[in-house]
Amino acid sequence: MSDSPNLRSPDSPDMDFNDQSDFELSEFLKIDEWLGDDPASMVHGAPANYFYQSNEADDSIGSSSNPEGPSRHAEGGKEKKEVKERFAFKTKSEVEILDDGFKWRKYGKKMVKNSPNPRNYYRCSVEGCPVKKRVERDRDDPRYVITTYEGIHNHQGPF
DNA sequence: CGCTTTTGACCCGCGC
DNA sequence: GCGCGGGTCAAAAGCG
Repeated sequence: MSDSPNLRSPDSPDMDFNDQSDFELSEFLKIDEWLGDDPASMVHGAPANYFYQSNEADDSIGSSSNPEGPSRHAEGGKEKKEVKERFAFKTKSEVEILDDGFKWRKYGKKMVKNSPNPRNYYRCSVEGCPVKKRVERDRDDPRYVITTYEGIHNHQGPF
């Protein structure tokens, strides 16, 4: 990419960037064959596809405090370790809603500071699917869309 | 009729 | 201790 997508603005006030710092572009792996299963993906040709995999084996659940405050996690008992996999795809397309074959339900929209581009949060419509999708437009190249998948599908697929 | 979408408010974590 | 930021959920409305 000759347009230096990782170019940070020197005038960053509070945050030099955003959560993107969590994953560096250097960790991005290029995959050209990934597309081929998505009809909508190849609709635009998707010339550049970036695949990032984050494998964090963090089991910080060993806290002695064991606060039961958050009722959300009210799971009397032990929780099995869930492998949190994060996949970030940078695709060049004008539509951020690329159908990957699954149904997604938008559950929130947020605006990112430093960027006039809003961040869309999608979640798998299938119950039991902890898969979350975060779609955001590139700040340097609005014509680019960064889709970040999080989690693993509980079902083999819509088929 | 069902489901999806949209906006707002709320909550949590961390920083200072 | 308070503030900021980010993330999520909730209710309502609209559309198919």
